[in-house]
Amino acid sequence: MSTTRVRFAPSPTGPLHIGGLRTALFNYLFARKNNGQFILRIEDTDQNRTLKDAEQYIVDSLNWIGIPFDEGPGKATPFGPYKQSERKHLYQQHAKYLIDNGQAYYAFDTPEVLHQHRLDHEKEGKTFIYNWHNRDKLTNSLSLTAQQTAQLLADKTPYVIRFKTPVDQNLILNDIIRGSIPIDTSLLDDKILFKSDGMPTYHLANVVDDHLMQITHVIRGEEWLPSLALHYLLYQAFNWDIPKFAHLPLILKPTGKGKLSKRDGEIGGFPVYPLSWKSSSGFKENGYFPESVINFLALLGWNPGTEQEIFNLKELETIFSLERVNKSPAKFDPAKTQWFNQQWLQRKRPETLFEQYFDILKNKSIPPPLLNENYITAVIALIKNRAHFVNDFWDLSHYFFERPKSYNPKHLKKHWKSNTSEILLSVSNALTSAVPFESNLIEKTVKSFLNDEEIPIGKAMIPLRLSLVGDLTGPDLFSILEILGIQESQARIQLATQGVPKTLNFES
RNA sequence: GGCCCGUUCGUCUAGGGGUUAGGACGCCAGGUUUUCAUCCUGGUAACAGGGGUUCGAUUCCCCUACGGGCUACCA
Repeated sequence: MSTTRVRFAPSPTGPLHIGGLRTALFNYLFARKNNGQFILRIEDTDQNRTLKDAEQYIVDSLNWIGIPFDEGPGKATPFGPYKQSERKHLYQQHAKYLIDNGQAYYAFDTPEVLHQHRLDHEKEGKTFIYNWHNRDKLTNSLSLTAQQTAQLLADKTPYVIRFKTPVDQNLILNDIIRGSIPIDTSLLDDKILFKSDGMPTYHLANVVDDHLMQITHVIRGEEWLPSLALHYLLYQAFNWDIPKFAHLPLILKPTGKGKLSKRDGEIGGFPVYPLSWKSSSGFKENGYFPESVINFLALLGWNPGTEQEIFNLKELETIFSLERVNKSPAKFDPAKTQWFNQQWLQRKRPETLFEQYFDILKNKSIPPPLLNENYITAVIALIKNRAHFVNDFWDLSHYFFERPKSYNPKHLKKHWKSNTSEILLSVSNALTSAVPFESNLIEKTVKSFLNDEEIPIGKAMIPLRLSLVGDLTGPDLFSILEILGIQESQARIQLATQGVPKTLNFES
């Protein structure tokens, strides 16, 4: 039995988007599940659309989510090179082979002439198809004499090579996800295999490379389903074994119609690329963990058949199967994607999140003594479970790094009475006897003090939170006191008792 | 227009000839909490329509509708 070999074959015409990344992931998972190889092949046969930075972007993206390829550009492995632009001679040979066998032909029709044919047909509500029914009437090596063709070739007339699609063949295509699909080849057109610029089209390059690289399973997007028949025919023409095919369902816009696009992300305020690309920030920059991206990508069009939803890569590598991939397209759901990140955030230890938060904090003006690992880690431990992203940390914990700039006026008005300052100062004083200054002891101390003084707990705790945080939000107040420390806590109480009564205009 | 693929709660989906059609996200309510959030509990909500086949169809078949893809010297 031959080794499973799959490939991810993007064209470097722009950044990878969610759909492409998922195709890569499914290929990777399938390879790992079957102890096979995962190959990256760069399909840069369109010279006009190839972007210089895109190839690196693709590699960087795969690295970021952590799905390394076994073979690909830059790796000294036996089936290279892995960039199609470096394999031109191979496609030439194979195109030549098809011509010599009468399964392909030279065509000299100019793009302008073809375009005019299309226009004419469109006017009548028809579609122009270049195939058996009209190829005799067009300008190609089947309609011309051998001498005419030779002359045109000798004159360096631009030409393309077209596949001579057979008539009246009933093909049964097979797809792992969709089952069998019957096709009548008479409906197909004579696709261009080789362009006049000396480059192959996708169809030729793809089939040749998949064969030469001994690909056993072609896992790609559903947009390729219509060309599957051509690819079958090509394999037959070369007399090659046909690999297994699996066409993945498309990923659609969250709302409305059509495929997910960059624009949707801009409108909806969510990323569609793994990493930033020009002005668009990616999942990474938006604070997503690679784990969450892998997790939500895996569940977009696939499910394990159980009710488990949280998976890491290793687990996916053991349970993934193409048979459980859905047929129908899926809308991308930004809200659920955020939920996945929240789930993964909760599974991480504060220590491992320190660095990321530190990167955010060092760009703010924070007193240097507070920028230490123990302090920051303690803060993270306290506020982590209220966050979806590391990027949420600042909003949830800024008061650990700066004194309140203001006190929420709505809550102030309701909760700050004329005797509040007095209560707070007495509490502040009571704090001194909490040694060590640790949350459990602080709680005990404060509560017994309030109890002794017969002060209702809310009368003290709510204004206390206001003085320390500036608002009525945040985690357990005694834990906040502990982290802030007694000096800072008392200082903030002092400030509040001085500042707040003035703004509220108490008579006392 | 032609060809192809698809259609279960708003979304992602499980299921599959006889089920109270299950889960998750979101949303709503209650509980916990000195606050907010987390968390817990509960609730809302679906088999596109019409014909068959069948004792019985959401499940199988056909048609229609709708959605999507392809229809380039793009991939």
